[in-house]
Amino acid sequence: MDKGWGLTLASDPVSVFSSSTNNSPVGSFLKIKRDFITDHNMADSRSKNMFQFPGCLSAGQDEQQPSAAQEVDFFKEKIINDDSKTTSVTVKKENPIAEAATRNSLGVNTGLHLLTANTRSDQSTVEDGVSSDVDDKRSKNNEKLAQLQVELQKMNTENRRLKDMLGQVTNNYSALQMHFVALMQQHQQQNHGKESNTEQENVEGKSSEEIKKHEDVVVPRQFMDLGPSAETDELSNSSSDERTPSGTPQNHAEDASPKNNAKPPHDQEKSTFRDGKRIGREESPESESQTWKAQKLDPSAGRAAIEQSTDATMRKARVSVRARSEAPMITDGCQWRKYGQKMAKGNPCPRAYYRCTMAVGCPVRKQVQRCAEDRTILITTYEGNHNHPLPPAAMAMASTTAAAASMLLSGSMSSADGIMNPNLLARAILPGGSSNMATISASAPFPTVTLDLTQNPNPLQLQRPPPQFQVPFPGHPQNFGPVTAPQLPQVFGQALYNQSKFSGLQLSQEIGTSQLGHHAQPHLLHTGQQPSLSHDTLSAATAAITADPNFTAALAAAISSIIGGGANSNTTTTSNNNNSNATNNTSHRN
DNA sequence: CGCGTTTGACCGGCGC
DNA sequence: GCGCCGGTCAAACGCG
Repeated sequence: MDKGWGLTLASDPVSVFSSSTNNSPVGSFLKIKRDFITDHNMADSRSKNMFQFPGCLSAGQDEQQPSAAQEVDFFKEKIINDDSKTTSVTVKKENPIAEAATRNSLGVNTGLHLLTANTRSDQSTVEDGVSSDVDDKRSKNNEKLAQLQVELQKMNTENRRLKDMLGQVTNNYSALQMHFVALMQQHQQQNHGKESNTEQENVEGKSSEEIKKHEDVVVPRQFMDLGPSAETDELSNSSSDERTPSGTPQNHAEDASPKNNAKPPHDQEKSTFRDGKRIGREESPESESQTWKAQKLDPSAGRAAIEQSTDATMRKARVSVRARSEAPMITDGCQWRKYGQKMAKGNPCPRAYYRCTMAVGCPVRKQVQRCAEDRTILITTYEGNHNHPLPPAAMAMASTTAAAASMLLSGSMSSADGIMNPNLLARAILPGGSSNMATISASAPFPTVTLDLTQNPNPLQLQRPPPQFQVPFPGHPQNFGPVTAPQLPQVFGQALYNQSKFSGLQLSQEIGTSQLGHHAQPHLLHTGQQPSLSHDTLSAATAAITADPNFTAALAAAISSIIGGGANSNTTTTSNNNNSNATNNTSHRN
């Protein structure tokens, strides 16, 4: 029983989440239950507490109270008998079976079951007064057992109730937190609006201090968002990163609820890959399972489980970032290893495939390809969510892409036809609006959010993204609307949970007046092209980072500002990126 | 020698 | 069924 509860509670996000002081979620739960019990039932002797533990756990006090006296007497008597061993001696004379039964009865837990099993045999073979006493006790034990079972069920239901309540409280807290951060952000933007304007216009020639100013406004949201969720993401992966073609997200959301098995998600994923061909390539299951066991201790696992419902098929969706960069690959703070390169149809530039190597078995992959129309534009498509905390250097891009992904979720959930207001997306991704463009593509097979961070001086080019990354809606809304909720990519999922809350709030504020659901919406969705740079510092910083050829320095400056210290020492933060000549490589295949 | 990259081969999905 | 295509594997290779 203990094991079963332990598993259940461990798997339960809310219980885990609530155990702020207790390391064990079970412990916290039991503590709650114990207090509840104490209030109603535990006014008696300690011996009663000991032996009536299951019965005292009863949530249905009405039924329990009338018979409580008898039961207490019975157990008290039993305790006395056990101590004096008179009963066992008496029975021993009568029947060896009864003796065994009585011995078992000395135990607190197993005695009930065994007595129940042995009662009939005793009745058939022993029919004297002694056995009748034993039968009486056993019949009471049977009643007790039945009551215990009922109480167990009640406890389970109540447990679920409590967990639901905790989940709601947690959700509310997160939402409020995000709302608060958003408000703070707006407040700061208002205070520094003019400053930001002038600074953002000089983004190309920015200094690290200017970036700092930008980032200072962004910091609260990013880190309040990314901090806790960064740890949860790994657990959310357990159900989300599976790429099983036959995998049904809903099933995964329930099956995986628990992380009951220490099996890392990529194991599950891997098991579905080409008949296990991938096994052994980059991960050792043992070590990973250990890390995952350690991760399971994460108190924020509840959020991960909350995300599970939407996380199941995340890897199918993508977030694409268009950035103007001369570098072969955007330095986003993560470590990547190239595992393939292919020629993509319709683009003379090869597409490079990268896999995140910051953690063993991290399922995140990205594709890097130069835009066919403008070779200076680098298109990076992220897929999957990290199963490890991200370094600060990765937060800028992560938060941006996560916001896009979260907005995709929010919009798809709220929009009947899956077409969302581009302004909403823009505001979610880049609050306050900006000249950046966000597009959504529901083209099969993956819904894709495209963030255009090119800051192209030629506005026309902003409106002419490469078709392969910004495919318009196929004209089949059902392909997008109903299914995109579970298909939120959760790219860089560390930031997603809270950001989804945040963007969800934004969306909820907008739905009433937005154009969600307009079927006449243009297929190609993009943000309003505000000519004037916004006050949003995140967009400015992100654009600056991605647009600056000297990417590392810009990112380092931005990150240092986020961290709030060590501004000059961050070049090493991004120096470990394995920027290969991905797209410049001329080795074309196929 | 270890690690990362290169690159030909392979696989599965999809359309015809 | 066949071919195309995107994606991945894994041996070979190069580099430090």
